[in-house]
Amino acid sequence: MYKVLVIEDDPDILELLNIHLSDLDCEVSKSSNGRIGYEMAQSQQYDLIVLDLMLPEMDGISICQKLRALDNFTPILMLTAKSEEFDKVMGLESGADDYLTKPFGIREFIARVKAILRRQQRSASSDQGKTIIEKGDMEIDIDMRKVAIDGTRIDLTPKEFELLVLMAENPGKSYNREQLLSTIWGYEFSGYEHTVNSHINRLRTKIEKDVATPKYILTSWGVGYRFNDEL
Amino acid sequence: MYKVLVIEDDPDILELLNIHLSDLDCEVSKSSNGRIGYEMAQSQQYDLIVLDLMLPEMDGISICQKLRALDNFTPILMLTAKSEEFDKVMGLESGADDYLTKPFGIREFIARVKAILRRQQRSASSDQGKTIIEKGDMEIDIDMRKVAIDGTRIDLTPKEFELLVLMAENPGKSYNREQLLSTIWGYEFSGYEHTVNSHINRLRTKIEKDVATPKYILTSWGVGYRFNDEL
DNA sequence: AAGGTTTGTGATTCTTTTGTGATACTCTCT
DNA sequence: AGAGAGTATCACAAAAGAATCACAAACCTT
Repeated sequence: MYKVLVIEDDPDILELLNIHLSDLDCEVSKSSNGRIGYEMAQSQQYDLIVLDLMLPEMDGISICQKLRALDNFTPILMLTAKSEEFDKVMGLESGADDYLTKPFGIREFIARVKAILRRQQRSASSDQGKTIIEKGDMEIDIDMRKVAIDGTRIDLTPKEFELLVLMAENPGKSYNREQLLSTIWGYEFSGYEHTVNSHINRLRTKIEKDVATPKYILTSWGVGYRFNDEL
Repeated sequence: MYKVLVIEDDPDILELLNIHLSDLDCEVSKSSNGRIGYEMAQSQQYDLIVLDLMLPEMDGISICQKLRALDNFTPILMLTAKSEEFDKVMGLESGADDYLTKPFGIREFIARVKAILRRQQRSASSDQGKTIIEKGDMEIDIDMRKVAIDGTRIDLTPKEFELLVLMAENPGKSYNREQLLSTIWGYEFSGYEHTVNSHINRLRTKIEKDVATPKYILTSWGVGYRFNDEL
């Protein structure tokens, strides 16, 4: 059970992150105020701090720098808005371990969090940081962003890859189009659900031998799609 | 005992939600006027606010925004009519936690409410939302939308799945056709009751070994159907 | 800025689901 | 056993949902 501190002033995003961190089996502490968040970070040992750049009373960079100055090396994931002209150098110099530009897809966020926590290598329990998924004759290397069937490599576009990984990580679970959109495209996406159809279609033409009778990505009629769990 | 505030101007829907929220062990407060509802929301701490979009005197979005502006983070479930051109972004930005498009099935409504309340509760108690139902050799995973008998997966259509889950959640309880229709099809459905027969029939052919002597879905003669509670 | 790739969406076709009429079957009661 | 009400079953047309395709806009790289 990891302890995560989220400092973010947008209540919607705060709640969104809370939900998904909880799903990752994290104990989540929240603050929507920079100064208070900073004090929380000091008073307790967390495994990860998710930090928004723009915050009331005390900004993310300052919090980052101050913590580091006090020899607090808790991993920090920085969130920045595109408009905020945040660059990697600034982030690294302030002491953040990673950063994400808003708006981000939730899967992306989850991936970063997992990566950071894995990097911590707190070898307590059986770490689920498995970066390679094998299903039937398909092999997915998440870190390398590589997919192979029967050993031959398949080139996927980013969205196709994300779709495949998300579903392959939970074989048998049916995802509806809304879930897929909000997880992969991001909470801000406001397009048509049938966009998903097209992507699934393109993904299938690449990975399925016979697109009409798919082996990996199955259709849950009236619901959405799922990865075949009987492989 | 959760406290729920429902702000909805259609008296029929208000009553319907009242009934089902009461079933969920909720103490329900009601208002059919936006401004009054807003004042109620302010004056007392609720666990959930169910909020219609179109309301007299003050619309749902405004209520949502004002509450959030006042640091009131009570979970809000927004109800919208299909015609009202409500999109996800607007809902999330106004501060709602979830939303439902009218007309909705009651089961859908109940599911959302449960999800929101569970989310609230997750940190406190260890109530792992039991999403799996096991009855005899049948296993239903509601979250995954998966039904299996003796380990083999059975593909059900949406209506079939809903029927099965509803009844399996209350084994032994007899549901009449009207209840099934209004719960699953929604309050606006105006068809024949014998539609249910067909669906039960199709469901049975999929899950029963011998349709003539059903093991899971039993007929309550003169009443309706029930899930076998002797498994 | 050019050239290629990825992506979202409209339009069309195709498939599954669903509601209903018709008909056969069961149960209950007399 | 027969009548009558309640169920089961089946076929089929309509509705809903998916697959497919083409194309233009957005997005990279160079």
